[in-house]
Amino acid sequence: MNINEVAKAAGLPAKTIRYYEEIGLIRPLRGGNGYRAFRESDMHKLSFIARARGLGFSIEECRKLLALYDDKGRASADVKALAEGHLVQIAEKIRELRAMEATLQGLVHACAGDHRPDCPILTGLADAGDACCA
Amino acid sequence: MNINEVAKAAGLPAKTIRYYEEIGLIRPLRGGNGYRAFRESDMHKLSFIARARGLGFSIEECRKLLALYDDKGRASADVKALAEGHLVQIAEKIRELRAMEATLQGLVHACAGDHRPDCPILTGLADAGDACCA
DNA sequence: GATAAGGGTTCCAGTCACGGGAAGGTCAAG
DNA sequence: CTTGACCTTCCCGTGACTGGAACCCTTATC
Repeated sequence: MNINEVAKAAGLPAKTIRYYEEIGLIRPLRGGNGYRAFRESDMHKLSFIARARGLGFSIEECRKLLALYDDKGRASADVKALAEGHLVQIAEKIRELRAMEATLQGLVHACAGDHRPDCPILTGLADAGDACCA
Repeated sequence: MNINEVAKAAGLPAKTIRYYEEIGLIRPLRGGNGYRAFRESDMHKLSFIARARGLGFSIEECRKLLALYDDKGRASADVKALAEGHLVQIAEKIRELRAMEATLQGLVHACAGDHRPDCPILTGLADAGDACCA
């Protein structure tokens, strides 16, 4: 399979696939013409990576997941630990975003949003902790 | 004021402040020795930026907010529009993260996490849409 | 055989918002 | 006069790509 075929199949841009090869996530073969020749196993790995990335795993986490995937003697506990660590990161990000959202919603709610210049959002940013109400 | 003073006062690393000058967010004066000389107004802007960044605004959004802050004839509607646009982005990110969290939690929940190699997390990533249950 | 379209390849630069660290000038104290 | 803390600029690195240039390969058509 050529790169655009796998790209469509895995739902990844060809550029991204070349990048994944460059950093050693996959190692497709090469044809006599210099083209990358992807095997089924390469395709599976790419789909695997695409889904892991879709769940927010970093490239390095994907690398570890792929290693575990390849290691038939792995302990599922190792995989679970990785996933749970990532879940903690996700939860943390959500908390941060919700805090931002709450603060900003408070400011937005206090703002008339008309032609006048008085703006609690700006004063809130300028004065900190004040003019906010969330 | 020298850079480390404002850094402490604004809660930003000195490196970041130099970067903000480089991209034109602030324009501190210079002393005869070449040192940056920050006025009160520079400090206020830095605090303003620090808070806006803390609410997740991008640098370019901060630039716009600063311009509105400086423009005494602004309409608060413009500020509100900017903030509301950002709120939409935040909400979107939260939705994405919650979706990831739900999917991953389903996989993690299904995984025994012991010494055995069988792992629904890995098969879930490999097979897509299967072995998941969230 | 020429040519054009549509693959593929490499390499280089840019993104965003900084951070690390080197090499060197400046300032206040002892 | 030296020490050490501060300041300066400059350049490289981060993560995970993306865009584009310049060039090679294949296939079909004229």
